Amino acid sequence: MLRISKLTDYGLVLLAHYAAAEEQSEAVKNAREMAEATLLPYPVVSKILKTLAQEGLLLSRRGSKGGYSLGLPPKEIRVSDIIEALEGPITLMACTAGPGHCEQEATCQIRDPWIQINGAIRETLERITLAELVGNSPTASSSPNQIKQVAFENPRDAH
Amino acid sequence: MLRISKLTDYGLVLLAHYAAAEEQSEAVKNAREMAEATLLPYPVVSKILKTLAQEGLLLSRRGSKGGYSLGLPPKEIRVSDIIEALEGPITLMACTAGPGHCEQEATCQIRDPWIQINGAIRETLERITLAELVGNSPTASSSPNQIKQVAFENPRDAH
DNA sequence: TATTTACAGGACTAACTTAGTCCGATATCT
DNA sequence: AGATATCGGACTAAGTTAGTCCTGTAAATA
Repeated sequence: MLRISKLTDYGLVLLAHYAAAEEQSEAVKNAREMAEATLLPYPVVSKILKTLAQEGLLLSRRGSKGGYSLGLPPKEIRVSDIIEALEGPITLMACTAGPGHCEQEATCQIRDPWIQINGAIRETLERITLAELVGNSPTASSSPNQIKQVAFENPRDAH
Repeated sequence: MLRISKLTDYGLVLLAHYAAAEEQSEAVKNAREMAEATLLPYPVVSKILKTLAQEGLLLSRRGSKGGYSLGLPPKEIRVSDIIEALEGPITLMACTAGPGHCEQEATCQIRDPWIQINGAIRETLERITLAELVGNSPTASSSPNQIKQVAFENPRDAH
């Protein structure tokens, strides 16, 4: 089905909430507040926020009055960063992650173009930021949010 | 990891072999031949070819001297068609498949932009054909294979 | 300084999905 | 008639994901 995991989906929603909270100068929210806001189970929210903090997308503050806040401005958090933080490198199939992942590597006829396809999709996700997702980026509010297409170049074509 | 399944991966490889075979006027190949050519287990190859035939990407011929051949010219088989044949609609998350898949639909802040992202990725996969994958399309051999980027328009932006 | 609050870092389990196998039935060719 | 190959489906094993839970540690407050 070519899908991202539920945890990643939740992570996107949670970060969108943090981006919205930041605008209202309520940057710090703890896991319990986020669980209530999103209607997700507390342990799940807690787990995801911990991971996002580990990856630097959130800052954490322990203790009473603690919680999490965005680690970067929404404009600097790309959708690809979020996906990679929660489920690792964006690779549609194992062989595109690098050499040595597929025993058919030597004889595979379609590996090179596939690596290009993979890159095109990854770059699409790199061009969208959290700010655009919540609709408050400067560009998004002033003009249509155009994500430029990534060129797909077949390595077999000389030019 | 945002990946397609192994079966889909195999399906791509198998179809690439059929596209190559077609050029050499050896259009019909049975499952056993394909298993040998790809080094994949026969039952797996058989299962995948059956599905691809069901979806119209391959034509099947039963009985002695039977086998499968491409159901369409390689230029008319899109990568998205192959993925959809083997694992259903291309949707990164359940909610983008349509209404009623997510109980948070009403309150979700990021659903609309996400549907756009999903569309951009789907269209990227629609622009690449089997012919381009095996490097023998007219366009691919005469010029760099440019896959035009799909515009991402934030529904919140009036214009 | 004692207490409370909240994150940190794991281990752990249950549910689900995927990969892969197998079998009986049907169609086709010689 | 006999051999060959697909058709359609059930079935199993393995792996992944979602979700829970527990102990430890840091920070704020009274």
